[in-house]
Amino acid sequence: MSAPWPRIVLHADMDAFYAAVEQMDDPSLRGRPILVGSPSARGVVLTASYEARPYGVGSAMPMARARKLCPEALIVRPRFERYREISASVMRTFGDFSPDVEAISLDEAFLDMSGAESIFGPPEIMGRKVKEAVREVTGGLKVTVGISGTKYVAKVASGYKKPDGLTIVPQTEARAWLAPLPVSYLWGVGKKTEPRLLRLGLKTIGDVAAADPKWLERELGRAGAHYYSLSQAEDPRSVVGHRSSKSIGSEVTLARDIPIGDEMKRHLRRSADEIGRRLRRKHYVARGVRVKLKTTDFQLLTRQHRLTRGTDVADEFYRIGVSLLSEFDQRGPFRLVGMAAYDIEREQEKDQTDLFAAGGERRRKLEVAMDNLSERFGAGVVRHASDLHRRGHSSHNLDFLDDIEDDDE
DNA sequence: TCTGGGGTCCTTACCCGG
DNA sequence: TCTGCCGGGTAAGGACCC
Repeated sequence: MSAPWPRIVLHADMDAFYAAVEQMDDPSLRGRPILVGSPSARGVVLTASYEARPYGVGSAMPMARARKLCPEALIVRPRFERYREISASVMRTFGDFSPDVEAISLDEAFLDMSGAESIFGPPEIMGRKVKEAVREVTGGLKVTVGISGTKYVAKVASGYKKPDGLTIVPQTEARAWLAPLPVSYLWGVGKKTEPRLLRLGLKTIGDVAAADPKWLERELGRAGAHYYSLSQAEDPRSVVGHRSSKSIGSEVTLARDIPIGDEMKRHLRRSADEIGRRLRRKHYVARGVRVKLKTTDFQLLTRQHRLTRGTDVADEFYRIGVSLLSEFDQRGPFRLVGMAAYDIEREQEKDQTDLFAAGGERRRKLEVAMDNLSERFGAGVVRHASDLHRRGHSSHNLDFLDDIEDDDE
């Protein structure tokens, strides 16, 4: 009955994922409005349960406002470890349906289902089977699925009918299906670009599809050409299995704004340690360090420095971070301080003896040892020992740590 | 209402060497 | 030697996404 499907792309999106996990793990939260996020003054809502959404609360809303809109909501701190664990089992389940699974985030993925009709049946049946499998493996979590011939349309389709939905848009109908939707549904159009499009007289995706592509490109640059292809339901991007990350960062919004100084350096130290640990765990090295500060009026300022060789040593990130602080024109106060390692690549083979300079190699071993110890005894104890060591207060030195092998794999 | 933390990608400016 | 131009690499910022 249905037209042939040269490509089948399935987009799966877990419904109110963090909130749903909390409600599953704690029965007393079921059926109640809950907000997952930090209760601190400057926190935002990560996920609102469906019971809370009629009050007008949603993701990215400041927690203070959400509490006013929905005072009876319970606020639950996020437990990312738990979300990661469930996400991993959901992704493994997706892997039973397709060899090409592209995880977009903890709660979203694309599956390339092209040619799988003979195994799972037509798209609609595929969708039902995926939903059923997710419910089974998670113990009841619901997922919304969109299926079409391109990533873009599959993604829009999954957003069409939200909790527990299944929307199928055959490629031949995709253009007409997109046409009445507002331009904000175009991928890459946010709160800055939408008003620009409206000023150009473009309200719906159909308006973009009917416009002259040359004119769009003149008005909007390369993005114009991009929006035009999306409006035609054309999207050549394929589902790619394993994407390696290009940067790893760590940042905090402070409870109280601070100027550049010792307190800020302590935050940089924490970020540097965190980044180093994550790089080492993944066997990555970084070739650049970036420091990020946000002013009280939300201006984001960055300073970066490129390294001559890749490293995963937190101490080096910290030293460079501190020296970058002196390159900011403003002295503060700032509401956010963060650091990122960029130009990340897989660590080269260990036989390159000069990969780490003499002092650096010892330092690196020490940090790897700290990683192992904190896994065994908890991060707090080890951080204290590491601080003492750094300040030279340690009664006997920590050379024994050199003997601990880097055996994490 | 008062705006997180993790990222990606793109644009623009600038420097430098040829 | 000076100047213009070009292209590559890097830095900074901005928009966007989940």
